[in-house]
Amino acid sequence: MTRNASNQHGGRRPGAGRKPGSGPYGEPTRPVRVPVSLVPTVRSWLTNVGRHRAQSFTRSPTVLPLPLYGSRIAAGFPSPADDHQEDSLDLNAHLVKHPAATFFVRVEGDSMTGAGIHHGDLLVVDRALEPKPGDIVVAVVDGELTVKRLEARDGRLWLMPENPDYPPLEIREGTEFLIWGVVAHAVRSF
Amino acid sequence: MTRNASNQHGGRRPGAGRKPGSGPYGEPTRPVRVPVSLVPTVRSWLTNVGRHRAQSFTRSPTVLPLPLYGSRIAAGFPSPADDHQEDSLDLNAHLVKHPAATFFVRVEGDSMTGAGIHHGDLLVVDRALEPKPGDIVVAVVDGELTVKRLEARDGRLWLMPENPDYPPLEIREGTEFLIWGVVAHAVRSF
DNA sequence: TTTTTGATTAATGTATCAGAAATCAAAAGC
DNA sequence: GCTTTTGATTTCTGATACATTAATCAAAAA
Repeated sequence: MTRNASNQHGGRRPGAGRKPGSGPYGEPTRPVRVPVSLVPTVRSWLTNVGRHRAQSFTRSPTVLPLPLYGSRIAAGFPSPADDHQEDSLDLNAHLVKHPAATFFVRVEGDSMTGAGIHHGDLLVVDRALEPKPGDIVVAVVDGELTVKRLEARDGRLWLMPENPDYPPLEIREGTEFLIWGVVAHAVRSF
Repeated sequence: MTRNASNQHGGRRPGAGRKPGSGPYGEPTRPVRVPVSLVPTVRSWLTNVGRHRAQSFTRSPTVLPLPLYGSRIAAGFPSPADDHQEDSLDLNAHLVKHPAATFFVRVEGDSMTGAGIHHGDLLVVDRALEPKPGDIVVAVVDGELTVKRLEARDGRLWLMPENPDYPPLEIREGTEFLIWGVVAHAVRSF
C-alpha cells in the first residue's frame, strides 16, 4: 500500500472494469492470418467498414475492396505512382492495338449472337488488321453496313451470320463490297 | 537413431526444407485482429484474392478518343472528315465511371451466357455501384467466386444464372455471402 | 526409373502476454 | 452539492511464442 492518510483517492469499485463491446468494433476480435501485402488493405477496410457496419442487404457487408495494388511485394509498400504492374489495366492499351486505325461501331440486329455479339454492343474495329477467313468483319455490302464472319469457299467470299435466322451472304461479281475492318472486341453494357 | 541396417531411407539433404512463398498466398502472413463476426468474410476474401486474380483499373488512364460511326453509310471509306461520324469515344472514360472503385475479372464458365456473358470475357466491375435486384454482380458465396444476377424474392436474396443448365442459388441464413461489385460491362475479344 | 523416407525449412492457427483502453464509484477539491 | 480525481477492475488489441502442418530435398530402396 503506497497510499498515505492525506490521499484516499481510488480504491476498490466492485463492478468496475471495462465492459464487453467497448472496443472499436463493438465485439471481440480474433487473429486472422493475412498475407503481408494485403495487411494494409484489410486494416483499412476494417477501419472504414467494420466499425460503421454499413450494409445494403441483410447483415452482410456489401463489398470488401480489392487492393489497388495487389501484387506480391517482396519488400516494402508500393509507391502510389507505381502503375507498372501486371495487376492494373488500361482499357485503351488493352483493347486498342492500332489507335490510328481503330474505330467503334454500335451493333444493330442479332445476326451474330452465336458469336456473342448482341444488339446494342459496341464493336472495336481495327482497320490495320488484314482480314482473313474466319475473322469477324465490319463490311459494306451494297451500301449497307453489316457485321459478319468472313469465309472463303470455292474461290468466293461469303459473309456468314451466326444465327440460323439469317441467310449467308455471298459476295458475287457485281456486289458492291468493302471491308471496313476486323472486329477485335465487342463491349456489352449492363 | 531408430534406423536399422535394412532401412536406410531418408537422411540429411543439404538444401532441403520448405521454400519461401510455398504457402497459398505466395508470401508470409501476419496475424491481424478481425472482429469475430467478420472473420468468415475476411477469410473468404483472402481465399479468392489469392485464387482469382483481379486487375484494378490503372491509376493513370490514357485518353484516346476514337471515332464512333453510325450504322448507315452510303458509300466510301470512313475518314476523319466523314459526315457520318456521330461522335468520338474514349474507352476508359466510357466504360469506367468510378476509377478508384473499378476492377476487372475474367469470366470462367458459362452460367451467364443468356446475358451475353461468356467464358473468357473480361468483366468491368464497379464497386461504387449499389447492388440492387436485377443487377449482375460478382459475389463470393461460401468461399466461391461467382457471377450471377441478383434477385430478391420473398424477403430472400437469390443469385440467378442465365443458362438453364445451372440452378438458382439461394442466399440462406447461414450462407457466407458478400458482393464484390456490380458488373457494368463485359468485353469479348476475338 | 520411380517411390520412399528422414531431415530440413517455411507457414499457419492458436495460445500467451504486456500494455492500452474503458469503466467504476468513493474520496478529494471547489 | 457538484465536479474532478484516482486506484482498482475488467476488456481489448498488437505482438510474440509455440506446436503442428506443409512443402522441399535427394540418397536409398524397390
